Amino acid sequence: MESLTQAEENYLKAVFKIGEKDNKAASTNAIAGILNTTAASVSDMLKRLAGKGLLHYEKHRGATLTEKGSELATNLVRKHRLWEVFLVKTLHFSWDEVHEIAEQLEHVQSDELIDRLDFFLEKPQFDPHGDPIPDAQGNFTMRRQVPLPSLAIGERAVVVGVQESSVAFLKYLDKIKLELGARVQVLERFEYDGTLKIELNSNEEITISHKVSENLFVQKTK
Amino acid sequence: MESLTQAEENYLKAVFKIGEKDNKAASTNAIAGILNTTAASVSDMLKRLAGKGLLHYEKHRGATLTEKGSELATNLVRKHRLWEVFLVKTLHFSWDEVHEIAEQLEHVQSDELIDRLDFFLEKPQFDPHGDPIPDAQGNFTMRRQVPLPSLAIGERAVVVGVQESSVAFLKYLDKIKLELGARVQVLERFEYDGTLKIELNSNEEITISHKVSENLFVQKTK
DNA sequence: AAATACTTTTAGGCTTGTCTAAAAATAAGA
DNA sequence: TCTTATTTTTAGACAAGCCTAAAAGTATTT
Ligand SMILES: [Mn+2]
Ligand SMILES: [Mn+2]
Ligand SMILES: [Mn+2]
Ligand SMILES: [Mn+2]
Repeated sequence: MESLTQAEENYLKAVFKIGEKDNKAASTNAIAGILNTTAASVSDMLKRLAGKGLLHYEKHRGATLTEKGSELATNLVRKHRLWEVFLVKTLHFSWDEVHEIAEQLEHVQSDELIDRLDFFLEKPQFDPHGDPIPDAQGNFTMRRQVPLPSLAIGERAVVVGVQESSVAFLKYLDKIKLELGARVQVLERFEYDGTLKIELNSNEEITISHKVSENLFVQKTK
Repeated sequence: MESLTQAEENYLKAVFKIGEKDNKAASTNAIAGILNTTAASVSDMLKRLAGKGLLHYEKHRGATLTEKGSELATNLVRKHRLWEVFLVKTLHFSWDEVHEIAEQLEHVQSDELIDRLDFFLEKPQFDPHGDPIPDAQGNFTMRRQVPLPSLAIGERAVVVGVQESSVAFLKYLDKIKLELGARVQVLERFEYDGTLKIELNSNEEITISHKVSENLFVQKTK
């Protein structure tokens, strides 16, 4: 089995990401959106990847990964997230700077390298954005997390992840000093637009928009 | 200035390597040999790189890097060697396993990444094979090193580098426990074929062929 | 159901990077 | 110097990946 090109790997990851979130076939347009390319290019590539047995593809009804494609994609996600941990924990990048670099590092081909990196980082289970890192067998550690807006008034929780990883969003969180591990308690909800007033780390009150809160994952605490 | 493809970068490095060693224009064949490709492909690429102002190229008389090409190549060498240090020092790879991986890592584009890696590794001046690592400005640390066979009988020295980095050679050195930093003293030279008998770390006598000794760089000591 | 909007595919073209085979240039040997 | 060997370039082809424009298919409105 000869290895994939970077382009092929990126397509696999895109199909994986769409299937993971919506649990449905990845549409041509959705893939094009993620990879910043055209629908025409995507059609082209889907045909080729289907030919290689990495995904199922029927014209006009999108693509889903095969077993083999899914394994490869999972391994890419593993590599991507491990590199992100390395960049933040070891090289002290901030969490909004690492995605682009990991996007390149994930394509370096060496299983030994990833094994050793994993060991060096002490087998982390989550990346800097709170996303789970699959182990070498492809198993994800699942976590009982919910979107922040699902909490009732008075409930306490710990922020464990972000739904979106855009630079703008992450920088905003830095600014309001809201990082992973932060303790929050919902103080008040403005029903008009979903704005939330929350207590942060038992020492500060902040107000965040619905747009922000729905992109935060938390784990309830007592 | 838009960035180079991996192929282009590899060609620049090849031209650099040839020019560095022999201090002459890189021939089409020599480049093809290093990059494991055909002379035809090399001719093609040299034309394109010359068009981009990265090297001087005249038909039938090889290529030499321009100032700009030289800067880019030096930076690639820096990246390659820093990654090799990372792989050996941080991830504990052995020195014969790192070249291939660094060959890929060197193409990751992020100046910030290399800066931080350099800092994390404490700005090493030499890579695991004893080759100098240029600093961010492109300056190499030069060292007064000579090939082992140039020592006179009785002279003492420290092994500081290898000329060749083939897996076979490095594994052989591991086997005879000859690593960088080893102290050697020349005991005897067999003029017939240049075989050397040397004392290793003041506690062992070993015999090495001329082929081996000419690939070892040493620094004389008193 | 027909019209309109949107999505997806096809057709055709371009660049990059490779190859083999043949031609041309240079170097080496007689 | 002339001939032969070697090196290098050119010619022509191909796969991967991308693009734009046009055609075809699907979904949504009216
Ligand atoms: Mn990528
Ligand atoms: Mn991430
Ligand atoms: Mn390389
Ligand atoms: Mn090296």
